[in-house]
This record gives sequence, structure tokens and C-alpha cells, in this order.
Amino acid sequence: MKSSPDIKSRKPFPDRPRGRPRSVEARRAILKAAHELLAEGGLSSATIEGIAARAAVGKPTIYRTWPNAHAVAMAALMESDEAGESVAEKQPAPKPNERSSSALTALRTQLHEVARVFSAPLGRSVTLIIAAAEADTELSKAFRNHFILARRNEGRALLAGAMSNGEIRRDLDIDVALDLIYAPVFYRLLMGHAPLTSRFIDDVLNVALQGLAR
Amino acid sequence: MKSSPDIKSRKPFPDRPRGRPRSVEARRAILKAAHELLAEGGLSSATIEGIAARAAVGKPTIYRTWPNAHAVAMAALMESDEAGESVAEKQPAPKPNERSSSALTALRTQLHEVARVFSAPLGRSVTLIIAAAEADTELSKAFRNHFILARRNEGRALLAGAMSNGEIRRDLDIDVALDLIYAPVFYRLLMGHAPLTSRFIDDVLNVALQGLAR
Amino acid sequence: MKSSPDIKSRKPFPDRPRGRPRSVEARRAILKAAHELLAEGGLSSATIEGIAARAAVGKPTIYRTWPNAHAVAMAALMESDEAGESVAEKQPAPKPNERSSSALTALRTQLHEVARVFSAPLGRSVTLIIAAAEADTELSKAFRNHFILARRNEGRALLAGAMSNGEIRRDLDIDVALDLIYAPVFYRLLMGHAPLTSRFIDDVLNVALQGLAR
Amino acid sequence: MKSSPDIKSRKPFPDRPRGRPRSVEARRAILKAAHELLAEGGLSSATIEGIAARAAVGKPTIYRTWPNAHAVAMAALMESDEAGESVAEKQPAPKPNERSSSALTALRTQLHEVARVFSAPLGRSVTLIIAAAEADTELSKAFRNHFILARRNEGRALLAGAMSNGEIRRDLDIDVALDLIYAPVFYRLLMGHAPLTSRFIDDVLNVALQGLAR
DNA sequence: GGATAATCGAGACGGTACGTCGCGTCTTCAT
DNA sequence: ATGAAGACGCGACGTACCGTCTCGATTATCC
Repeated sequence: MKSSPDIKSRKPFPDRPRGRPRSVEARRAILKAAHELLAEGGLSSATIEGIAARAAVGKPTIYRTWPNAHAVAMAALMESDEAGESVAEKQPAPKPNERSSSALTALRTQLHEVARVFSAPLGRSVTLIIAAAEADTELSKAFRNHFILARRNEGRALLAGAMSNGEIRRDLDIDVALDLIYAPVFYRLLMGHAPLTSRFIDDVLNVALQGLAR
Repeated sequence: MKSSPDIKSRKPFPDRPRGRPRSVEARRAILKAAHELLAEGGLSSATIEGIAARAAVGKPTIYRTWPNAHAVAMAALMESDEAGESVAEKQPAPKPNERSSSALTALRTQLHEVARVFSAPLGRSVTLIIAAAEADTELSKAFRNHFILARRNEGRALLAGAMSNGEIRRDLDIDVALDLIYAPVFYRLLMGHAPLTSRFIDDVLNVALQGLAR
Repeated sequence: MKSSPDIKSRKPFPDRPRGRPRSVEARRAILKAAHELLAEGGLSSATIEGIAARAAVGKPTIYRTWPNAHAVAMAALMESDEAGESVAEKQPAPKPNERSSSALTALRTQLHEVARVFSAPLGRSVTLIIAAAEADTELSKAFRNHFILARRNEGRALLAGAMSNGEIRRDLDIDVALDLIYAPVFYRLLMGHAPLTSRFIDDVLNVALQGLAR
Repeated sequence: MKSSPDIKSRKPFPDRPRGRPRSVEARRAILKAAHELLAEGGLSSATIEGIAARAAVGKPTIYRTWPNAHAVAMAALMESDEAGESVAEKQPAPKPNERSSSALTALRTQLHEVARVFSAPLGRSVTLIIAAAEADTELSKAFRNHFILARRNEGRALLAGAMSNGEIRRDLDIDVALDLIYAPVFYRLLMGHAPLTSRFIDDVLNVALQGLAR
């Protein structure tokens, strides 16, 4: 009921903003447009002007929420990822604790999956955005967390499982181990000095597991 | 026939370019200006307009040689690297075959050096350019060769030395091993999910040598 | 001296392209190219660059003879006019002294002819060049003489004839009379406020004559 | 009330342009700058780049309103003419119907004025622009109307007055008569074959009148 | 219910940089 | 020593986006 203003005005946090609320439709249209442009023409096609035009939205509506086109692209990629039609959709569940040696198998599967996803056009955009993002913005960190750390954490769990069932050494620094495993994929992706084949991924894992020394 | 064509056809440079040759001074000024701008403001400061202004050169003179600002930046970085005031200057010679265990030591030294160089502002520009370079242009390949493969080849020699003196296994695929070692450096540099410390580099090498498994 | 110029200069026909008498050919090619470009795209298409390309001639070769594209255009129009395929080709001879009243008839005929010629694309270029020519260059004057004064002189002769046979007043200032007659044609051509019809020319002459006649 | 759409649909300007209206200040600054440049260096000095710089305005702001520098020059000359500091400022009112013979006197005065105005630098720019204007653009026509037809219409009124008070013949085609009178001024201005003196104008009128008068 | 306020779309604003064209001058090679 | 070829510094062109700023209109909450 409207007639009890004292209660409403005294409410501690909800603090509804005055004025007209931002349009969810507009937001959705913007992110959809950005996602499409990223998919069609890559990072450089996702301009504010182009997004606004395709979303039938004013430019200030975009700037009200995001500081620049980069940020919109990040938001679009993260949102679409959550929505399911994904850059890096969840694989059918790793199940690390099935039986002996299954942790490493799962890790191998996940690594192939990561390579597949980030080789795709949208995946390339993701890595480029992360690489080019200079400042340690909140959004930058969130974006990195979403696409890089999330997979690292899956890997971390798998490695922990592999530790506990004796598949790998117990004295490992897991962060170092994770970088050792994931880095070659992105290295080849970004530097492009050699193709990122399925065979290469297997080889990397094998060599990493056995070690170079003898 | 106006003259004896056999003589003409025997000239050593059959299609020497006609007309006024391109000015070496202009080229030098352009690359110098580009290099300075890269060092001062990073990749985004190296615009054609800015380079032309600083080099006291017309824009068409730049476009006559390079197709875009990216290419000029590549040329500038490569040229300056050769000139000595380098993004990645040669270390005082590795000498891999001195004595036992020295190959791996040299590799470790080189890896630290690579990390140092590519952490610097100009080094970051180099990796960003490589990552963002879309097509497999000739210039792109040359640039990658210059900055990535050159160091890989040094590493390749060191690894071969380590193989021959028994420091590492002889059944290794050296390309895989090289990626395993160099990738984590660039991975941290480009993804920025964790700092690229000296300690980390040592750890990576150690773990890689020993292997994850036990 | 490498050769005996007296021999070369004494040869009757300049046929052989042995030495270097290319200059005449080049000149012809330049003027031809300029004329074609003028005819195809008007004054603004006749650029030095375009002329040089079409004539397969170096730009300095053009600048050696003419100071700018305007001058080349003038030369091309004058030359072609002399050559016969003319902007303002000679009509089959006026013959002002045939019989009584024929002087004015001839004047009328010539005026129609002038209007026809200067209405054509190349004629428009001629008037535009004259109008836009700022300085009183020698070439400018020559050009004006060729295209404007030549016709004025024809008209002057006709008017003098008309004077002597009593068709017009004897106390006229012929220069004023000539301007009175020719001006309306160019006025309509250049200002374009009304069409330049055959009827209009007759009307102008009639009205003008009402005062000139006696 | 805002919510009654019938009232809204009855609004007098149904398709008022949306978005931010164009800045009148910017427009004024642009036209002022163009006018100054025209006065200082003639037609060729009025470049888009120069105008934008002097007006402290972005180039796209100019292109949003005018298609090229020519059009800006036209607008500037017309606007300034209306503003008073004029290329062809209004003389103190002709008053054609005062007394006998005054219509022709007024015409003579106006013709001198026209010659004076179009001999001045800005006046030359005006005629050059009209002569060079290729297409029958709306702006071209408006420009011609403003500078040529306006004066013709003054002259038309004067001639009509001269007709009605018997100074000139009543069976004249006024348009032909007007061209006969104004054309010599512009003819000499544009062709430059002879100087445009005050004496010449009087002579032209006298000779022309010998026929017009009755 | 009326005022207030933040939103919406649209699009113009001052700018920066783009990549191109033509200018008039120069430099080099082959005749 | 001339001629073609073409690079040079320069200046202007017209376009694409940037991020900001009005506009009128819309949609909420608050008084």
C-alpha cells in the first residue's frame, strides 16, 4: 500500500533508484547485437556505433552501463556463456572421483575441450580481449575469472583428485602444475607458431606427466 | 632490334625497380618515430598520423611501404632489435657444451631473460602484436620468427645439448618440450591471472624436468 | 660531343627514333591525352597525374613545358582547335561583302555558330578556363585571343562591312557594339539563369539592331 | 494533456526531426569562417579543412549540412549578403516612379552598382562559383537567384516603369532587354578581354537605348 | 494526481585517425 | 643531357568511430 511512506523511506538498503528503471530489453538487445557482431567480424567489428545501430538503441544507453566497447564485448561473451549457447559450454560433467586414473583422463578430456572452445572464432576474441585488457579493472578480472580461472578450478579439482589417488606427486605446487598444462594451449593459440592439434595436447600432457629429465 | 638483348638479359638484377629509389633516410626516420611512440605510449599510440608527424614525413610515404600501422610497428620493433638497443638483446652467448649440467643452467638463464624482456613495455607490445595479427602475412611470420622462434631455436640447441650429455631424456619431442617450457611465461604475461615472478620460472622448470607423475 | 648534331639537325624528316627526338611525340601525346580527358570528364578530370599516365609520360616532362594543368588544358584546346577536330572550327567563310544586308546575315550566322560551339562540353571548358584564369599570363592572353578575340575580330569585320553599306550607324563604338552582341550568349552560358536557344539569339540581335540600325 | 494522442497527431509539424538539433552557433561559426577565407584568399582558400579549423568545428559537422566546400561558400555568401555586410548590399532604394526619365536613371545607377559589387573580390568569387557550378542543384539555383535574378528583378521593375512612362518601347521582350543590358558587365568581368570601366557601362546603356527608346 | 527524476530513442557535437588523391619537386637509370 | 618512372613532403579530401551533449518522450517513485 502506498499510504505508509514512513516504512518505505526508512528501509535500510533496498533504496530503489528514482526515475525510470533501465530497460532490460535494451540491455538484452545490446548484448545480443554485440555477440552477433563479435561472431561475424571479430573484436574489431564490435564498435559502439555498430552495436547501437543493430540493437536499435541510443549510444548513451550503452555508455550508461559500460565504459567502452571492450567492456560490452566482455559482458556479451560472459552473458552468452551463461545463457548456454556458449563460447565454452560446460562439458557433460567431469566426475573426478570415479575410479583410479580417471582424474587424469578427465583432465585430458577437459584440456581437449578447452582447446576446441578457444580455437573457435569467439574463443579467439575472448583470449584477445584478455590479452589486450590493460588495466586491472573489475570487469577485466571478472572476465578472466569467468573464462580462465573457472577452467583452472576445474583442473585444480581434478589434479587434487589425482593427487589423492596417487596418480601424481603429492608435493606439487598445483598452480605451477596448472600453468604447465594449460599454458601450451594458449601459447600456440596466441603465438600461432605451430598448429594446435589434438595430438599436441596429448603429447603435452604425457611429457608433463613424465617430466623431461632422466 | 634496337640493341643486343642477350647482353641486356644477362644483367645480374633483371628487374631492378625503376624510378627514384625509396629514401633510406625517410625509412629510418619512420621506424625511429614508430619505435619511440611504441615505447612511450604502447601499441595504441603508434598511429600512422603520429608517426608521420614525428618523422617529418608524408603519410603516403608510409603507406607506400607498409599497409597499416601494425606493420610499421612490427618493422620498427624488428629493426631496432637488430640495431642493438633491443627489445630482446642477445645475452653474452649461451655456450651449451661447456660441461655437464651447464645446458640446463643456460636454458634456465635464457628463460629468465626472455621473461624479463617480454615483461617490459616494448616486449608487451611485441606479444600483443603477434597475438592480434590476424592473417598469416609474410610480415607477420617474419615478426614471429624474429621474436619467438629465434629464442625457441636457442632453446632447441640447449635442449639438444642437454640430451646429448644425458641431462634429459633422449626420446623427447623437442617441440613439445620447448612449448612446455616457454608457454607458461607467455601465458602469465598475456592472461595476467598471476604474477610472472622469478621464482615461478624456476618452479616451472623444476616441475617440467621432474614431471607431475609419481 | 658524342655525336655530330649537324648531321642530325640536317636530316630532312624527323622519322627515325634512333637518338632522342622523342620530345615531339611526347608533346603530342600529352596534348592528346589532355584533350581526351577534357572531353570525357571536363576541366576537373584533366589533372597532371592523369595526363601523364595516359600519355605514358613522366610528370616532369609536362612541367618542363607548362606550369600547371590549366596551361596544359589551354594548350590542348588551342592545338586541337588548329588541328581541325575543333572546339570552334571555322565556318565555311563569312564573305561579308557579298551583297547588301549580307553582313548582318553573316553576323547572325556566326553568332549562332559561336553559341553552338561554346554550348558543347569542350566549349564550356574553354569559357570556364578563361573565367577562372586569374593572372594575366601570356598563355592566358593567347588563349583568350584564340577563342574570344578571334571571333570578335570576325564580328568586327562584319560590323565594319555593315557600317559601310549603311546597315548600321556610322557613329558606333564597335567594341561596345561587339560586347552588346556577344555578351548575352556567354552570359546565359555561364550564369545559366535561362536557356540559350536559337530564338534567343535572334531576339538579341533584333533588339540590339533596333538601336544600331538607322 | 500529454496522453491524448489525437492532440499530438494534430500537431502542426508532424515530423519534427528527432535527436539533438543542429547547433546554430556552429552553423554561424562555419559560415563566418568561410566568408572570411573567401574574402582573404578567394575561392581556392575556402577549404573544408581550413573552415573547420577556423570555426573550431569538426569536419563532419560541416559535411552534415553541406556536401562540399563549394556549397559552404555559396551558403556563406548568401547568408552574409542577407546579414548586411554584403557582397551586394542594397542601395538606398531606387524609387522608379518618381518622375519622367527617372526609371532609366535608376537603371543606370543600379548597373553601375552591380558592376562595382561584382568587380570586388567577393563578387568575383560569386560569379566564378555560379559559372563553375555544374549540376542544377537546389542550392545552385538558390544561389543564382539570390545574386543574379534578384538584380534582374530590380531591373525588370525599372524597365516596366520606363515602359509605362514612355521612356522605352512597349513591345519589348523584357527578358531579352535585361540580358542585353546586364550581360556586357559580366562578359567583361569573366572574359577579361577589356576593362570594365564606368564609361563602358554608360556607353552600353546608351547604345542599347538607341534601340529600345522610341 | 501532480511533480520530479532517470530512462529511452535519436542524432548532432568537437575530435582523432583513417586511407586516398593530386600537387609540384627530386632523384635515379637508360638512352 | 633528356626522358620514363616513380618516390618525396605536403595538404586536402571525405568517412568511420569515439565519447559527450542535447532533444522530446516515456515510465517510474515520491509528495
